[in-house]
Amino acid sequence: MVTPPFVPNIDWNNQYDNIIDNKPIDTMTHIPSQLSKDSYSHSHPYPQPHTHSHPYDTSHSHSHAFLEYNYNVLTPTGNDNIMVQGHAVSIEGTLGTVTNPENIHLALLNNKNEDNKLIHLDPVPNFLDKADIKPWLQKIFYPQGIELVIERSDNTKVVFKCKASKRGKNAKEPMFSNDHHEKLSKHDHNNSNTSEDDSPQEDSTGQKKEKKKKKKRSVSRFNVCPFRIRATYSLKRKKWGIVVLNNSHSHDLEFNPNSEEYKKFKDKLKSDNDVEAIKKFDELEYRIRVHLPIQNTMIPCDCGMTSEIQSFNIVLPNTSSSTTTTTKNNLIHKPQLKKKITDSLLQQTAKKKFIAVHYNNENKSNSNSNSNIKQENQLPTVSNIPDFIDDPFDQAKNYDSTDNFLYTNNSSLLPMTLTESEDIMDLNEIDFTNIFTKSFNGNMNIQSTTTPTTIENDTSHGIASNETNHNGLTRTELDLIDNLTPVSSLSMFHNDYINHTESILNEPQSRLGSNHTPAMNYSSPHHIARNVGMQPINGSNDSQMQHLPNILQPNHTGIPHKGSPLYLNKELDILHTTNSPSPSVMSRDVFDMENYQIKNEPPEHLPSDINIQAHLNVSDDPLVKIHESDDQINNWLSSLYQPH
Amino acid sequence: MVTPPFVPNIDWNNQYDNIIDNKPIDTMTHIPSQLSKDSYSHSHPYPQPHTHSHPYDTSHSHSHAFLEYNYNVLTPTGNDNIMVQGHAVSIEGTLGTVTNPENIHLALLNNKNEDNKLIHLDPVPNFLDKADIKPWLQKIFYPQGIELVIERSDNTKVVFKCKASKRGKNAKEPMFSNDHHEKLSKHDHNNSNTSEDDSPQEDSTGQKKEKKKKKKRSVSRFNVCPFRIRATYSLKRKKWGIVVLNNSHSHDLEFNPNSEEYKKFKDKLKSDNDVEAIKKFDELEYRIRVHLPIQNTMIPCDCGMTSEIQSFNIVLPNTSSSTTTTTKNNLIHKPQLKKKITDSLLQQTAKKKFIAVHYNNENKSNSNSNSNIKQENQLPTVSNIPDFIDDPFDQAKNYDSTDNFLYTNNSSLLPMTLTESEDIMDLNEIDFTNIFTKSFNGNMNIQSTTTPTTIENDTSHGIASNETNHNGLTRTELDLIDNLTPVSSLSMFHNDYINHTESILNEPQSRLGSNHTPAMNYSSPHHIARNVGMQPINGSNDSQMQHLPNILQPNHTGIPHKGSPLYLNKELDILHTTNSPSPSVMSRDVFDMENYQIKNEPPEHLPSDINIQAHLNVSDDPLVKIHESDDQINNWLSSLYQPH
DNA sequence: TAATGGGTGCACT
DNA sequence: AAGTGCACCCATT
Ligand SMILES: [Zn+2]
Ligand SMILES: [Zn+2]
Repeated sequence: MVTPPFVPNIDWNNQYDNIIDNKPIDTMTHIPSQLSKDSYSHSHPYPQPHTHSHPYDTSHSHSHAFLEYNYNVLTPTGNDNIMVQGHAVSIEGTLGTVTNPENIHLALLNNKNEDNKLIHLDPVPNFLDKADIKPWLQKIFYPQGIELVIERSDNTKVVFKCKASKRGKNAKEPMFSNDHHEKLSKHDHNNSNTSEDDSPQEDSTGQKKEKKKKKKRSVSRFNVCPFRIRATYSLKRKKWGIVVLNNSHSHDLEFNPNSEEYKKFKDKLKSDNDVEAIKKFDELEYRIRVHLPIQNTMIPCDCGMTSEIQSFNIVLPNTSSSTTTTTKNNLIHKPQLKKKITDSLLQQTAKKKFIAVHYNNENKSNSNSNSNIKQENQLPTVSNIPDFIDDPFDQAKNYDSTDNFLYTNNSSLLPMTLTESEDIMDLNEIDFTNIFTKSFNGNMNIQSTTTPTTIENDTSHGIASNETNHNGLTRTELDLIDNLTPVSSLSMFHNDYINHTESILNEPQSRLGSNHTPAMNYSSPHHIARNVGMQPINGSNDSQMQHLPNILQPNHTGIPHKGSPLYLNKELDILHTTNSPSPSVMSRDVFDMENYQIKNEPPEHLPSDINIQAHLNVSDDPLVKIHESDDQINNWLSSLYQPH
Repeated sequence: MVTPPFVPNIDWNNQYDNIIDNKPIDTMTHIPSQLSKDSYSHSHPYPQPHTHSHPYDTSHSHSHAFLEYNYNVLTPTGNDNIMVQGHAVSIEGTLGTVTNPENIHLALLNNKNEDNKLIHLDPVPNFLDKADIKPWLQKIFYPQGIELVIERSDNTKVVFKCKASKRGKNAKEPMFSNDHHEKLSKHDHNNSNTSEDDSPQEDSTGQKKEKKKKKKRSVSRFNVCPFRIRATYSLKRKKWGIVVLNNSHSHDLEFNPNSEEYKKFKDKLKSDNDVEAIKKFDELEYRIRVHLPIQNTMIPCDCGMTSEIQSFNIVLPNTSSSTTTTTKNNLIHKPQLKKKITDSLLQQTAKKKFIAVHYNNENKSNSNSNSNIKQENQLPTVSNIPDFIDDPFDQAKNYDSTDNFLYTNNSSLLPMTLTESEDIMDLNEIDFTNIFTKSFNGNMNIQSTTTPTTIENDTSHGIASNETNHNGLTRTELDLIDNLTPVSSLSMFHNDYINHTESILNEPQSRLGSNHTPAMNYSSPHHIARNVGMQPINGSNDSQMQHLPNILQPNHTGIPHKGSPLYLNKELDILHTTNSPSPSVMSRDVFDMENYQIKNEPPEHLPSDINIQAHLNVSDDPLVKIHESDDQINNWLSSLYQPH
């Protein structure tokens, strides 16, 4: 709609030289602006096309962003090397973490927010209009599978949160006719009071004595995701600061290029002539369409042996994970490493909540060639549904073991046990064949995109608009919110496990366990990994390997490669800037398809899974339907390349 | 802000000739437009200054509103006679009630909404821009003590609700550290299932069988008032229809002329040159300032003996009232009528929930001279806080007698009993000296307005902006929402009684009981009643009568009486249209001050009340502070008139 | 389709 | 990590 003449060529892949490794700096470190490659501040003189230009921002100077936070966690990268050195990303300061926007995926993975750590983005452009903040953040967080909307804004503050999911179409009948409802939230996570929060706790101070934070209720019973990004304008420094406030989600992360918000975002990029960003997102869309790894979710390995790492599809919870399950649906192939290995890995960074075990297939100088795996029947993340109705920001919840039961009748709930320090996955089935190092990564649910002619009839389309629930809340859970009896409401704070339990039947490939901090995961049933140096994963009964032929040779587009720092991978050729959904425009240099193979997982569940699924009424799980569309895409790919 | 050239001279005091008394009409009755005196449709050609003109409204014709609803309840009035004949206002059809906007106060009083009856407004102007609907409704509902805001709107619909109260500034410390919270809402009020809603009720139909309404959660934990007004544009009829959806409130009704919304409304009236409306609201403001009766809340008596009725300050709940209280704080003077009289009165109209016993001091041909009483320590209405968090629209709540307890500790709650058909007030203290008839009326909380120079330092100002709670929710109640234990949460659905209990200490003059449908009440500590034919109420220990001398002779303004139908009372002279808060501009003809007396109630509580108040921590009750400002006003009045 | 009901983005207050 | 007024939007019937 709006066609501002300003072109914010934000390039969050720029390399910043002002990175300090593992050295907390308590003093404000002002990096000369020349070191910052922030294209925003290099943009054209700002015409302030919007109506909400900051009143205090009287200067149109081209000042650059500074590094002004205490650097406790750093991802040292050279301009041509974004490899993460060591485990610095997991080292955090008391005030939080500062991360370069280009490495936001690392910070998000390693700063799971059970302790409300902040993630400061730095550098940040000198936004002259707060309306420019959202597009800039969208460039960063769309590839992370996070679609941002503004929760609140004024002249000095913009608060972003996850966009609410499309709600389901058919509201199911409430199971219980009673209307009792209950909320359970914990507070006092900022004081050291370890007493039982559920007890009335009438201490000697009497009423209205202690100074505690007021609990708040979410404005929507549906959108309960606590994830927030806050942009605040500092009058002193006359610059915007951006902080990730609650780095956890109540839902799976997914990048949906069909969303209206994303289309508007793309339209704005076009109207701004942000060619490089357009190309980048075209590439992102294509990668998602053909189930290629998404670069912004790649984490370079720091072991110097990445060439041997082939693929990744496993995320391990650390010992602080508070979830477990009675069901075993692990389709991960050839478990070879046991939990002891996991524990040894977990020892290395105390703050880690997830460890993405991936196999890198080659050791290019940058991370774009990191392989990725689209997974079928992937395990969902353990949703962080903090208090269901109240206080989605409260991360310090205590789970009463006496409340570890869920309704097992028609409400699609299973009794589950809560065990601290229990891994959610059966480690006996994890394939650690090629593990000799560890690195972080996340998985992302990808809503399959088909060609425009097939989208409307695609089953995945119906999923997205029909039965998809609000930010991780299933219809059953919403029914529980409405109808839970006083007795049953005792288990309300375990609804995130409901989510997990249902989804576990459909995504057995990978499990994300943690303190309600899901990593990204892929919903695609196909595992695509570069086979350069890749050791073939010995398929289990339910895995099928499909080796792509070398037929796929996408045409080069006529758009010249600009060598812009916008590219994550300098080796990537550019995609043309059209919206063509066809992957035929993909540059061969970009994707190097002959080095990928598609590993197709069958959608069938194990017999035991089927039983549980029937019990849980998860037949309409959207992820199941996504498989169909993925199969369509796979068929399309197969017809293109004519394997066999 | 906006200065539309269009002048919607809505005069909701116009008399419509097309009133059909007590005759349900099932066929659409199209009244010739000439009969409608809707000034909206008589306005200037509409320039459509707004951006949201209805797309379907292609004609700019001056068509007039029609009476198109089934008339089941009518308030037959002649142009010079707005007396309500009989009790027709309480006769309702199955589809609801249709009321002339000028008689909205009658419909609101008599259509309390325990059964979700609709109140259709008719006639309604042919709004050519939906932006004109809100000002039109504001003209109607501001005098009713209802400040409307838009909840939702689009081209064919505008939904209004009560504006959220200003929330308290200092969030009190939560009493209980636990976070359990509970909701109780009833549904199935549209089916005849009388079984216990609180039981799990797993009937033979199994889950997801019965077609019931989904319970909803309020979008805000603060603004839980269920009152709604829905304006919908009919494409077929090409006209707007306006319906009151939930005629009940979770809070006391009050007209606050200091609110920003009201100021904007007044500004719009001025920018529209709506002189008559400006004068009317100036009059309304003045009447509130000097505690004169508010005309739009007057209900003409149908007994033909209104001249003997002196004043009113008592509202009786009928037998269906579900509230009672263990505290007795009735400051009503000289109780003479007992409950039997109340019952006999209640027999007359089965639908009545409140009966306002008032004393008319003279029998003028219209109702403007109805006296009114500003009350000190007035009892609040029994708030309709339907489910506290959930489903503010659910009116069919069942109260479990086993849950009839409230926290009695520092949370300012008292154990209360719930008894159906129990009157909330102690009838022994009601003064029925001059009762020989019944009529309806409501009381309205009036936020005292002082002169602009004193507002900032007025204690009542601090109340309004600091400790005033959201739509009837006290801070204590909000704390309860946040901190109620599972055990204590059993009583969450009685929080409206908390409200009542706390307020009863401060407003003992009148009590409004009903099924959570508060009538308007006055928070002023002064009783002002015309003493024409008025028998002095024998003051009890805590009441002090102050007889006004005849000194008060406000100057006439230079504004000529236009004889406009905008006046409720043709005998009223006009007030000038300035915003001067001084009552000196008041016309003598309008107020006839020598016939009024001010009855000043002491703000002190009875000893028993003091004890209860200390127990309940109601020292910061806003109404208490309002008394101070009212005392200031009274002092000002006393200095003017120099009594004694 | 028209009518009705509701979620939510987001800036105002 | 404001609450909410309001409109844009979607859903069901
Ligand atoms: Zn989220
Ligand atoms: Zn209300």
